Order: sequence, then C-alpha cells, then structure tokens
Amino acid sequence: MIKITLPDGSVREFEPGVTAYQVAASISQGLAKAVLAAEVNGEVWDLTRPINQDSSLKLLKFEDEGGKKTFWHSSAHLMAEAIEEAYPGVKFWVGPPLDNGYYYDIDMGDNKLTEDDLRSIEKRMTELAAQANKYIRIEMSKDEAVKYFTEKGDEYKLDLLKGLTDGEITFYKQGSFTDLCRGPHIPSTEYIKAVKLLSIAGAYWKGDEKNKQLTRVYGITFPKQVQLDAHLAMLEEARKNDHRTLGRELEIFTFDDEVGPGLPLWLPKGAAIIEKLEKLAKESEHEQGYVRVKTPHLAKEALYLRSGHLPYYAESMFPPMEMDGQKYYLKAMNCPHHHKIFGALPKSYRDLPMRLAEYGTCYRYEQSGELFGLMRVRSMQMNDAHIYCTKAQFAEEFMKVNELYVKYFKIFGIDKYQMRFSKHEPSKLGQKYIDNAPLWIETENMVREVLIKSGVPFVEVADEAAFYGPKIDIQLWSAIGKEFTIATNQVDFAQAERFDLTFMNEHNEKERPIIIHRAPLGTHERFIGFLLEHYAGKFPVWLAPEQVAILPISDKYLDYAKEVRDTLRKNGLEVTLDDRAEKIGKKIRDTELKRTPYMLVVGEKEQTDKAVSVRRQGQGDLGAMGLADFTAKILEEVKNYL
RNA sequence: GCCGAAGUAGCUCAGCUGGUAGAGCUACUGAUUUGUAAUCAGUAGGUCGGGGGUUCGAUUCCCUCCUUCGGCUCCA
Repeated sequence: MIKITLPDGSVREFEPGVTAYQVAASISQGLAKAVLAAEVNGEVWDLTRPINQDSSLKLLKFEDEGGKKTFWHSSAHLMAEAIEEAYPGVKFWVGPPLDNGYYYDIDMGDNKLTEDDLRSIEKRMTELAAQANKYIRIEMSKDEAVKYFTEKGDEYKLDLLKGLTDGEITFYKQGSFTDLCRGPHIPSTEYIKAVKLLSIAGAYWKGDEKNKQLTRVYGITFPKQVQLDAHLAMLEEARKNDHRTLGRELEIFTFDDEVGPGLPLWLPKGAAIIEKLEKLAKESEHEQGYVRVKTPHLAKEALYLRSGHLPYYAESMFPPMEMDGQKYYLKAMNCPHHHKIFGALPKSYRDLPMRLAEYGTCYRYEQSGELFGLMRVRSMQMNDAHIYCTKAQFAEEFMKVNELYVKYFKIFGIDKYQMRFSKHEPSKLGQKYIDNAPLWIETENMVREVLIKSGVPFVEVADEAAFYGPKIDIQLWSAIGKEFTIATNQVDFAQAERFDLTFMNEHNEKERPIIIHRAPLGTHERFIGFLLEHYAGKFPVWLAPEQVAILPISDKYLDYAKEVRDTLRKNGLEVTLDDRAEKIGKKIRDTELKRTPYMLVVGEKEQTDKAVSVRRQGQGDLGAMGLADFTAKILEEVKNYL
C-alpha cells in the first residue's frame, strides 16, 4: 500500500498504481466528474497516470490554475486534430495554454485560414469532443520519435526533439491526432463542451522575424457553455474600458489621418489632465532637489553619434532631414541634450548629485504594426530626468527614485504592478549592448544590491536592458490585458564616458559621474492611456479634466449659476455650466456619462441660501451645502489627491 | 515591417445577389422653464477612407495606397 497525502493533510492508503482519478472517485463521484488533472508531488500529471509511491496529491478542477491550463492545452490538441483533418499535411509547431485560452502555431503550407474556416473548425471540434476520445499517453525513445517525424517529414517536431533526451519523450494521442507533447492532458475530449476560436495571426517561428511566419490560431474553450458566454461578455465589457473608447467618449484625445499615425492630438480635456500630472511631477521633483531644463526637439547627427544612439537605436528614430549640408534628427530621447547641459559648465563634487528634469517631447519611429492607441505612439512627452551622481551617492539616489514610484503609485491607487530588473544578454555585447562586459556585471550587481536592500519584490529578466545599462521597468496591464512598461529607472555607465562628462572630486581629480535615467510616470501618452482604463474614465477629483458641472434647474437661475462657476474658477477648479434649455434629469444623465465628479444643482432654494445641491458622480444626491463649504471641501480633496 | 480583418454622418450602426444612401444619439433652431440618469417638434449633416480599373451604371466587383483593429517582432 502507498500513502496519498491530500492538501488538507489527510492521508489515504491505496494499492500502488492507483490513479488520481481513482483517488477522486474514492472521495466522491461528483469530484471525480469535475477533476481534470492532478498535482502529484508538485508536478501536474494526467489523471490516469499510475502513482506508484507515497505522494502528495492535489486534485485539479477547471477552477484551479493547473486544471485550466491542462484543459486548454488539451483543447489545443483537439483544435489541431480538427485542422489536420481538414488540411492534411499541415505541420504543427507548439500549442501552449495561455492565461485565457490557448493557441497553436501551424505551418499551413499553401492553405489559408479565414474567419469562416474558424467557424467550421469550431463546429468540427465540438463534434470531435462529443466522440469522447481519450487522451492517451505514449512513452517513446528518442530514436523512435525521430524516426516517426522523419517519415512524416515534420521538421518542426524534429527541431523540438533536438532539445530532448531519452526518457523524457512522450506522445499524446486523441482520436486521429498524435503529437509530441510532455502533457499532461485531461482524460477525454468529452469534457470540452464550449468552443470559440478567437483570431488568426501570423507568428514568426521561434519568435524570430528572420524565420518563416507560421499561422497562429487563438481559441478558448470551457466545460460549460455558460462559462464561454460569460467570458465573451467579459471581453465585451473590457472593451468598454479600453482607453481608445473612453478617450473618444470623454474627449481626451484624437488621431487624424492628415496629422499622421501615432501622433495623438490632445483635446482640451486631455491637456487639462496633462497640466495636473505635470504639476504633481514638478512639485515632487522640486521637493527632491531636481532642477528643470528645456531642450530643442532636434539635434545634429553628431550628437547621436556621440551618444551611441545611431549605431544602436537608429531603426527607432525618424530618418534625418538635411539642412545646410547637415543631418538633423528629431530626438528620440532627451538624455544626449541633458548630457550636453551637464557638460556645458565645469562641475565640482559639490554640485552632485545634479538632477536635470524635463517633460521632453520625443519622437520615435515605431513600426506601423506596433501603434496602439495612446499606449504606443510616435510622439511622446516623457516625465524625464537624468541624475548625475558619484558612485557613493548612487544607492541613495536610486532609492529616492524608487520612493517617487511608491509615492505616485499610492496617489493613483496602482497596486497591481511588477518591478522588472532588466539585464543585458552577454551574447549580444557589441550588437544590442555596449561592449564592456565587466562594467555590465559590476553595474548589474550594484543595482541588484540596492533592490534587495529596498525590500521591493522584483523579477530579473535577461536581454531587456537599455543599450547603455541595466534598468528597472515597472510593468502594468491594460484593460484588455496587454502588458506595458509604464515607468523606468535606468543606470547608465556608458554615456558619461562617451560625452566625456566629469566632475572634480575632493582630491582635485577628474572623475566620471554615474547617470540614472528615470521616468516614474513614463510618458503622458501611455500613462494617461493607462489611467483612463485604470479609473474606467472616472478620474479622481484632483485629476478630472472637468471637476464640477453646474446644472441650473432653469435659465431663471443662470445668473446665480455663473456666480457659482466664477467662484470655483477663482479657486483654480475646472468648471462647466450646463446652460442648455434641458430638464434637470437630462442634464444629470449627460453629466453622469461624462464622469464629472461633482454636479451642483442650483435653483430657487440654492439661489436664496447661497448654496449648492451636491451630487457625486456614481453616488447620487448628497444634499445641499453652502457654496463656501463646498468650495472648501473640494479644495481639500484636490489637495489630498482624492 | 510581417500575417489576418475592417473602414458608410461628430458617435454607434443598417444598407439582399451592382441601379449614386438611412436610423438613433450629437449639433443647430423653435416651443417648453423644468428639482436629481433621456421633454416635444423641426433643420442640418455623407464626392460611402483616397486613387485607379471593370461596367451603360460601383458604397457594392477587382487593383493599389492610406488608416484602424487582432496578433508576431519591437518598445516608454
């Protein structure tokens, strides 16, 4: 007998060779029906795989992460079966589960998939699922596997086999489809009741754009139709919170064909938000001893040759324009200009740390396919600053930048983010990264030490650094689940030398500063795009582009309404007056939809009492209040970033 | 840039297999003077993304360019 330990700590005894399914069945029939896979000693297994020794066991249902992943992985195989059946001879690369569904990368040969084809594949998948075919695990030696795929002429699976050794090669078969696969899988296709294929896309083989492009089909499945319906409804709902939709509805920004792709136009309300963000940043930076500078939007080629951007970054820059026999580039970043400012006057160690800040506008030639609303644009204004400091000051300066992040994220109520320590990739020195291995290692160690000391959780990722040094990126997710770097904090050990930047130290010797590039609020474009989604358009009072709307009951009270408006405006608030000849219900409805935080209803009573009837967006009527009291209340909220 | 899809009024969308376009909201005008999520009536608004082709005739079919969307690659 072997001992099976369940997550609640209870131990049950079984004959060796017992399967997780049998364990589930011994507990209850209902459980046995719902369970999809099992975690055996921390590893996800097929339900039908025999367990031969004492083990810990966790039964995974669809609701469990591992169960879901297994379910979708098996669904990918089911889709592959339907596709192979309809298009014999197509070759399959990989078909992994995702957080929401799965995909399979396929070399379709000369076949092309259309949306209509997806519908018929879906239909066939449902039919195949109903056949209740079992997913059968087959162990195979490497020689056998190589032979199988050589005969099949499948170079993709042969390529996968290269990385595998004997003993770890398994195949899975369901119905007519057999695939090289490590598994695990659900017991049978009959669990898959609801199928939706979401999209067709091209995906480069192994993610390298020099390779052939395969056809990637995205899909999602569920054990119940109602779950699929709910999922699709949720996607629909998420689309309503997409910053592109909200940006249009709330009149924040627009794009125009004649201005150009990726070049957003900020409408007055968008500009109002920008003003407030800048105010916050400028005040915060001022407190931390930053000084502000201003630099032009272009510069001669020589500047970017010196900075190293041209060799490493040219593809992302707009092509140069010729003037007076010189090439000029639109700036893709502010640092070279700032370095020139640092270098313009001799510096002493007493001047350091020197923190040069600018909301500089940069232009980057993003590939057309990458443009994405405000999140990925070609002109952007960065919450930029460069800190020039000594090695001894580095840790403290770096920590202070982190403090800024934390302060900002608290104000904005951002709690779901990931701090990513982006490192270089040694094999790409001299191509993607400046060729100085020891300096990379030294700097990365320095950054890691500071990060560990700061106690903020972070992940390390290779091959994500800037060309001049490692960086800390803050990753956030958009309403529709796209991941973005919102903020960045970069260490630069290369440019001080390239620009020959020095300061005189205490011993009357010239020394190079370390440079920190930092942009805690990223760019206005991406940050406001993110905020739109984060707040679902309901900006807090301090940040709202329209903070108060005054809604007179009728035009008899317009004079008083104007008085209220002017009083609030004198206090620096963004106020509008709805003087349309509409009924109050209509005015309220329209203002609610604009997400204006405060509505002030004014009529006979308010005029007599010098008062306002306050209505909070999303909350309803808060009752009447003296105008002076309301002004004090809202100013207090603004002051506290509420 | 690559693979796939789409582009009709300011917005959301309708327009069967080719016979030069329609609704709701918005805007404007008038009436209504209104008390916490839509008052009524009228008016205006589109070289159907641009260009070219096929056709007696193109929003509809074909080509091409532009833009947008879903991905890939890339990135703040």
